[in-house]
Amino acid sequence: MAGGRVFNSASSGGSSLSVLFQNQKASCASEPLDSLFLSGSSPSFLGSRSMVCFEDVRGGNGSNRPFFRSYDHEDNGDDELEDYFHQPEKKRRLTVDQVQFLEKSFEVDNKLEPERKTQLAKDLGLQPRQVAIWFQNRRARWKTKQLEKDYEVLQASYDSLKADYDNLLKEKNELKAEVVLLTDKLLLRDKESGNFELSDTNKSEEPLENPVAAESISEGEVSKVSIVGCKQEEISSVKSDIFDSDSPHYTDGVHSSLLDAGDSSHVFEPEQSDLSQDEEDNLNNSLLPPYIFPKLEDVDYSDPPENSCNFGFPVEDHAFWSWSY
DNA sequence: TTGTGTTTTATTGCCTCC
DNA sequence: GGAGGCAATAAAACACAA
Repeated sequence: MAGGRVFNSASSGGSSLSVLFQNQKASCASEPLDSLFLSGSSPSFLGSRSMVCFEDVRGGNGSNRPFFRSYDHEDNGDDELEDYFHQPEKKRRLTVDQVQFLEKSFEVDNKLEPERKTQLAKDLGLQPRQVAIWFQNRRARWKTKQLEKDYEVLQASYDSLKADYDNLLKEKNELKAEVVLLTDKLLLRDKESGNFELSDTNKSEEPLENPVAAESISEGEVSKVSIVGCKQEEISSVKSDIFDSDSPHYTDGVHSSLLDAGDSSHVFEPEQSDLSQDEEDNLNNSLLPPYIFPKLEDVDYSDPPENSCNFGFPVEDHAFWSWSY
């Protein structure tokens, strides 16, 4: 017995035999649900108490099986019948109509006030306790369904995020490979031009070369190209973009696919770099010719020039967005 | 018919609220 | 302290394949 709760389930089936047989045929027939639900004053289930009804619970046609499985032969003796009703109450299912009635009531409100419980019990011919239990179990089923729905939504969201993440990871690896390729080309070109070692003092006087522009032409044409478009800070920004290529502002033709990789609104945890920050700095400082990349403090970002290669964003902004590689 | 898995009805114990 | 809600669980009822 639940703490303090008083419920005698057997009492609900404590009807006399005469009542049982009176109700057996007359009250177990189905009636249109809507009329039952709307009538209110008509206790349509009154007398069809599930505890005492022998009607078949499936469809109410009574042709398949009796309500009480253990009492399905009319030729049982009186002793056997008496024995049955001295046994504790067995579980029995509500009729289809009763369940539909309860379902409609549940749709209106899944909580059960005492008055409504009493009225429902009266209308359905059930014990108020049975109505309360039905609502309780129904709420539990509803909650389970809701959890399943929530899980499906979360699963779909996770799958989408995972796909985005995988795409970005792939993009990142491609960009890393591209960076290596470009630096190799720069080194090679510097060796060929005998320009490998240049001091900081003459870097502003030397002709500047844009590695990205150089990449856009064939290998054989590199020596013929005179690059005049970009100032030092522009090249610096190119460098910055190469190493911070996940910047949301990065829109050149090569990397624009970053912006196409699914919903960019998703936020990812920055992945741990394969290299430490020191290693990355060393890589930047050792592999790339120093004259191409001036110190940040030497660059004026206050008024970016038209057609600037830094896309109008100072390098510091890129640092905000950058992931470590 | 029987074994097995699922659904439904009901109980129990704990918790919160008034 | 009683009423009622909820989670966990038992057990009957049911569905279905072999």
